[in-house]
Amino acid sequence: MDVASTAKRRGTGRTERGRQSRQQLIDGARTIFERDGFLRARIADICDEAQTAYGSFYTYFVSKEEIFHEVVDSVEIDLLRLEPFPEDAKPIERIRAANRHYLETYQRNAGILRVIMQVSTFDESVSQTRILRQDEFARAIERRTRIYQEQGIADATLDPWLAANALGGMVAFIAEKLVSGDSPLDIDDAVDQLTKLWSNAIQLQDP
Amino acid sequence: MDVASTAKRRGTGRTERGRQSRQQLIDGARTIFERDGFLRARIADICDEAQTAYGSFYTYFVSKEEIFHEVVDSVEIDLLRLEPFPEDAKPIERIRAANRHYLETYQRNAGILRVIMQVSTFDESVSQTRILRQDEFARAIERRTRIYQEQGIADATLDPWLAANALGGMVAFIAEKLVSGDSPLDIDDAVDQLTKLWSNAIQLQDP
Amino acid sequence: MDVASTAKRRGTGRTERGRQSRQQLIDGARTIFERDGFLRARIADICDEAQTAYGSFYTYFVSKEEIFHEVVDSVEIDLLRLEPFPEDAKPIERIRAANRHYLETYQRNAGILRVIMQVSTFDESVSQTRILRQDEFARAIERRTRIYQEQGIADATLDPWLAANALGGMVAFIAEKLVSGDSPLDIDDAVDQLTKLWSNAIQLQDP
Amino acid sequence: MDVASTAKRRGTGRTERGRQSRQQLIDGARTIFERDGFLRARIADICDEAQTAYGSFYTYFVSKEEIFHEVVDSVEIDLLRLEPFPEDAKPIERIRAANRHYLETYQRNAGILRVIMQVSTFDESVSQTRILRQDEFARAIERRTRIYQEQGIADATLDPWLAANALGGMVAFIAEKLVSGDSPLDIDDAVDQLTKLWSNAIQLQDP
DNA sequence: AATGAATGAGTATTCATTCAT
DNA sequence: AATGAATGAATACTCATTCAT
Repeated sequence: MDVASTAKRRGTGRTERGRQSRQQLIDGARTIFERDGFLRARIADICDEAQTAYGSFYTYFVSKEEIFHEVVDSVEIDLLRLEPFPEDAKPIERIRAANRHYLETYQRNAGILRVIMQVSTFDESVSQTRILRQDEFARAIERRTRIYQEQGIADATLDPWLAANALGGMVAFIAEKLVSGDSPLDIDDAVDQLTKLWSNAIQLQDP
Repeated sequence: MDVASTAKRRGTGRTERGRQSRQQLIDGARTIFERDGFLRARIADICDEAQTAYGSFYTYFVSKEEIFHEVVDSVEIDLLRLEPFPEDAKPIERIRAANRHYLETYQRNAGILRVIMQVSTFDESVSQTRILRQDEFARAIERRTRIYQEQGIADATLDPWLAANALGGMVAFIAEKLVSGDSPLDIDDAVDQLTKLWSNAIQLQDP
Repeated sequence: MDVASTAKRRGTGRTERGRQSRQQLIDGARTIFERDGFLRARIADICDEAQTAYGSFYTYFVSKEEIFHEVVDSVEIDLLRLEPFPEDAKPIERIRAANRHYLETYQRNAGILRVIMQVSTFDESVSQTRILRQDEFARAIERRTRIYQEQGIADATLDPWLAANALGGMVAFIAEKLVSGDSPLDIDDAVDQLTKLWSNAIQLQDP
Repeated sequence: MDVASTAKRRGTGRTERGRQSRQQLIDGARTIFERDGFLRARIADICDEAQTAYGSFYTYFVSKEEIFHEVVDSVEIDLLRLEPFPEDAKPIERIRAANRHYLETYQRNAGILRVIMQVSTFDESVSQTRILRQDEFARAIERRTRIYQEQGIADATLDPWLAANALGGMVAFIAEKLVSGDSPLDIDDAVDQLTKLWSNAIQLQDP
């Protein structure tokens, strides 16, 4: 164990108690971040929420940023669910399922997603991560779109990258609208409509 | 008790010199906000940029928030340009023009738009303004879409509100992609593709 | 006219207009001082009140302190009125008259007196002036008391200085009580009672 | 929404060290307040005096005002000492004792009393507290005076409230004179004279 | 003399991070 | 590992006073 590696080593919870404190802090941080946003969140409040001594925070994390990353990592936000489908599923059903999955996941994680949005406005690395997440969704769409174009069941004149990003952005935008209560439609209708718009947009044919 | 008499006297630009200083400050603030973001922007830097004494800032503005609002107001960001079209213009040309206008305006104001985005993550009033701006775009699309549906040249089964917001969100998303340099397409191709996606999505017929 | 003498020369109102502005500022200052106290009073508010341009203040006064002194000087606060009495007036009537005069004058000038009190807590020169004013009252009492003692109509074992200051302090204290509305007695009864206490205290005999 | 959890965490002296720091700050604040007055006192100076880091101030107090209140509370200024006397003590001895106690206590606490006076000129709550303190003294005198009147050993034509306040004010005034070194008499003579004036004033008879 | 803008020193307050026990 | 106190850099804001027209 060299010096360099110990320099920033923090308790990683090797003991049971340690693991517990660490987890309490992550949970508390998520609560506080969602309540106050990253900027207004104070370490002291996180510790209060976690029922942890003030100083213990730094036993486990080097900074507010670090715990934020941990919180983000701890949240399983998989906005993507195109793949685990049977290969012979009808394309439109895949799209519908993906849309529903996206909207539901977004809704379930709206709190932390907003904080991520906030932090991404001044933290380059979070911004990158956020973009990557959406890109992943877009890339999956892009792959599928190419396949449909090759199969001749989608508009071949569309640029797959742009189509994927545009449609992904469309779904993301509506997801936010639903969460903020600004939508007159409920989630089911939104899924229907998005699916229709989407399949129209790429002129998807029933194979 | 005369409250007004207690109110702080502020330079309102009674003099030419005053108007100038005020404007310099607004311009300087915009520069600094775009360079550092709202959070990292310091009043001192704004004054340096504006070639103004520190104290002069408070001759014109009560706070960093206030000057930010002024900056936002001073920026003419009209993302919308659907209406000034001749009534008999072909629908697809209207859509194309709107898309181009949106992308170009977004690009031209990308710097301040990012700051607005940042501030809207913790300032409710800015958040509202931001949403209103996008809503305005969406409502215009919604109106148009209804007309097309009534004319029988657009898919009547689409919900106009959702279609408008979804398509508006799609354009907004691509606008951001273009600005951040993540797009393999240039703005002209993006306009083309978005227009195609859009007209496909609502199944727009050439009348 | 040498440099030294012009260094701090300020407009003294040699023209009619100048005299007027100067007077407006003094009047405005008194109003603002009485309303807000010296500490919270702002030059800007004084100028507003005086209907005078902001910068004009320094045409006439070098500082907030200076105008305060002018205000104090402009107010005729003569808490003393023992002398102008006919030499053969009955002693108790002199005391009664002095008490009444003190209470009435105090009441009439309560506003500025409070400000003077405030300033005297951090400005030595004002403190001195304030003390001098009360001392003047006390010295007059002291003189009278000595006379009464020499005439054999007052307790000769009393120290005239202490008696004078104690009785003067007594009147001053009640004056403040009357002004602040904490007294159950009205001014007439207060005069009566103070006069009685006073003449009792020095065991004044009707000559 | 749990407001308490958002409240700033403050050192409440859970540790011995904490208690100590807090006390050092209060002591240091008193020293600085007495030296510079409330207005000129700077937090930094208080911390220097208390041998404490700048930030530690805010571990214990929210503001300069708050620590001032603490300082005032921590000072045991009991200007009153009429009651603990044996019920059969001679009235004049009670008065003498009270006078002596007042003058001595005032002298001992002259420094902070001046600061209290200063703050009371712009802080209503301190002003109230200050008045209450003097009122307590006056009310005690008032009670006693009534008793003497009922016993027929004091002038029955005096208003007890006014007499009490007038005599209390008299003592307070002399106390200040003694402290400021403006008195030609020493404290013992002052006590004698005040006692004589007082008993004369209410025409106290030896029972 | 009038006007109103320019100047900048002075300070309270926050809170992430470090440290001693 | 836990605890809670100590630390101090960073900065917005006030307003008396000066200055240019």
